[in-house]
Amino acid sequence: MRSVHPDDRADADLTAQAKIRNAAIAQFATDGFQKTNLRAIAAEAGVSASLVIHHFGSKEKLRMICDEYVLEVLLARTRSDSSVTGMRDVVSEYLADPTEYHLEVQYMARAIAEDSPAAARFADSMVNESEAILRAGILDGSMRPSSDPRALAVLTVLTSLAMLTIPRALARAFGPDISGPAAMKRIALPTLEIYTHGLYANDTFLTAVTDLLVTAQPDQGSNDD
Amino acid sequence: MRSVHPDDRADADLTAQAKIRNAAIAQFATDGFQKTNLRAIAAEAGVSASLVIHHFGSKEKLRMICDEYVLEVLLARTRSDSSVTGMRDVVSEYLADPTEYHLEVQYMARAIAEDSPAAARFADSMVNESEAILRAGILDGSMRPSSDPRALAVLTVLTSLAMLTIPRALARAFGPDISGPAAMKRIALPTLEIYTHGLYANDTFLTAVTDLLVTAQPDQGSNDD
DNA sequence: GTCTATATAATGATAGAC
DNA sequence: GTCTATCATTATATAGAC
Repeated sequence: MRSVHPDDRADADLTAQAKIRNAAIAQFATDGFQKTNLRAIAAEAGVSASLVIHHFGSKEKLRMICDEYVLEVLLARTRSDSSVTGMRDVVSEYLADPTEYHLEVQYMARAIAEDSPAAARFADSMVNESEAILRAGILDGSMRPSSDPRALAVLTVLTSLAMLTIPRALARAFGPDISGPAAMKRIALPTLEIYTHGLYANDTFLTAVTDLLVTAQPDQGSNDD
Repeated sequence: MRSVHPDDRADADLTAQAKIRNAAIAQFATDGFQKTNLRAIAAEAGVSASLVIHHFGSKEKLRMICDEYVLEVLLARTRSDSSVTGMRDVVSEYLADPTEYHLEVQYMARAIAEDSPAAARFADSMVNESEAILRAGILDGSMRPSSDPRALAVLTVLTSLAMLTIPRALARAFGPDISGPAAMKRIALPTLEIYTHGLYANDTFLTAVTDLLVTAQPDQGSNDD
């Protein structure tokens, strides 16, 4: 399953353009767009800084190319592997096996967090596929009915992304040497427990809020910032 | 309850130092530390850029002062309002009423995401208090037992923070004009539904994973990145 | 295509007047 | 305490040689 994408980085009789793009994806994913500078990208790609500009025009255009490329890689994965139904499942699989597509998934999470040019497309893709999965699950009885499947889809995507990018400060709650992936592993079981049995032992909170919503005026579309 | 902190910004017979600090908190919270530059802070505070340095020494020291201040404001709130048991509850309350402490809570979320100097203290405070709340809830029967209360605490903090900082790209899944707070409101009910009834209608996934964990070697502390 | 050298811009920080 | 003017550094981007 490794042949889909040529991301065995640093290995390269790759074209310089590809080396630059791969280096950029790696650094954007780990350090973010702002913090990453062209010289560092060039260094990791083994070329000069100006060659980056020569090939991509600007840092911003380089980002857009990276967005396109990662989106394509993740979607290609979806198409090639019949066990994966969509990009949301890419994330689920990633949580199960963080070694594959590590970089691409992290890149996507960062792209959404930083609102990169293609962020909306990443997000739309995931939310729509998540919503489809949830609606199907609700229909076939494997998932509980929801008052708002769309919002539920956003919620599941949001929490998946959060788990992919657990901040260091939070991971340290498990101990000084616990990294992001190790923290993910530790969190996986409680997540599943909540998704299976919930957290609250009774309906007090839920009924309180739903009663409150029934009483109040429908207010869903308003914005108050 | 408004008198605790003087954050009615721009209103000011405040000292210049305070105006600068408040402006910095606002910009760090919304744009992040890296993206924010001293001139913009100075402009919003109505002073010159060099005055910022004069009072705080450096941008990094300014950040530390802001960290301290926000931490103090949030903890003071905890102490002053008996209905709030801890910083984690500040977040819960915020989700209910985003107008108060909006900035401080957002600042904290960003500080953790960006791993600011005080991020660990923000995170520790929230996780510890969350864990205490969860353990108490489990003891008194209002919450379901957990295989790992500590990890559950981290999970609840993680998801709370994620909801506080819903990326634009995800909020747009609700429509082009839905802002962060409006998206939060829409997500609140599905969250509560999951916390009450779970998502999965049966135990298939959970038992599969727990069986797997029983079979496998205890592996909790390992890191694999 | 790729490099070196350099222009240009932004930003954090300093010096010194008032 | 506060400002203006300026420096030093860093980063993106350009020009032109090879």
